[in-house]
Amino acid sequence: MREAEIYKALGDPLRLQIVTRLASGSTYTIGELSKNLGVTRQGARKQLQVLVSAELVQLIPKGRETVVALEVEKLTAARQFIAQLERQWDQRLQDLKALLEDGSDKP
Amino acid sequence: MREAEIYKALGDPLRLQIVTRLASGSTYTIGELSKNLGVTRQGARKQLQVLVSAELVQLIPKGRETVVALEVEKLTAARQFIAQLERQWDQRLQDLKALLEDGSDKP
DNA sequence: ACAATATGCAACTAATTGGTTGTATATTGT
DNA sequence: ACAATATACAACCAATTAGTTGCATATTGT
Repeated sequence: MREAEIYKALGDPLRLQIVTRLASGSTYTIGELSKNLGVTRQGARKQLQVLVSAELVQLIPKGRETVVALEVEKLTAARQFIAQLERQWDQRLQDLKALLEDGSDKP
Repeated sequence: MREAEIYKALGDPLRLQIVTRLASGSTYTIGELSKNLGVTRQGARKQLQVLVSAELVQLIPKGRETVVALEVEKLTAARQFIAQLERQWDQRLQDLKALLEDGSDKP
């Protein structure tokens, strides 16, 4: 179940906060992003690498600094996968209901 | 960022497979669910406990066996949180665009 | 009553993870 | 040219995790 990787990437408080910042804030470089996270810059950088491996963010070197960019398509894919689970679950409930009604549509 | 817990729960191949089965299949008891997962029953049970702690599944003892039930509301919450991130990201892009257009709505 | 079944609980191990510190390298502004 | 800045890379550490084996306990069907 390779789809797990993206949830694993999101499944850490620090990383989720980073992603949240990237989605809503105007933070750009690694240095800026690493501020006020309660960990050292190297600590933040390490988590950033996890997000890169999961292809949730991209690092773009620009001169002496590096710009961090969110890859929103991955978020979309993660959301859609969950949506599909929900749909399957709904279907199962409907099937069960139909079974209880014994195939007929008695009111 | 306490929201991370649910993604962490989903962020393991075995656990995600369990959730997928619960959503789509007709597996019910712990024993049934543990079959064909490539791990021992106790191994599966341990992962099941993680899902219970994240309130993604519920265990309902029934006689000598235990029924495993998916709590779909948690999935919904997880999906909605991601959807919100996507929306924020969209908004940010729009703001940026507006800024580039210098505030006016020149065609 | 008793054998089979379904589960629970605990100890142990190997691997992974989240974080640190310390050092080296490249880029920029004056 | 050089000091300041932004980042990279590696070694190390404690905690967590994913899985195992082994044993105990409760429930059910005949």
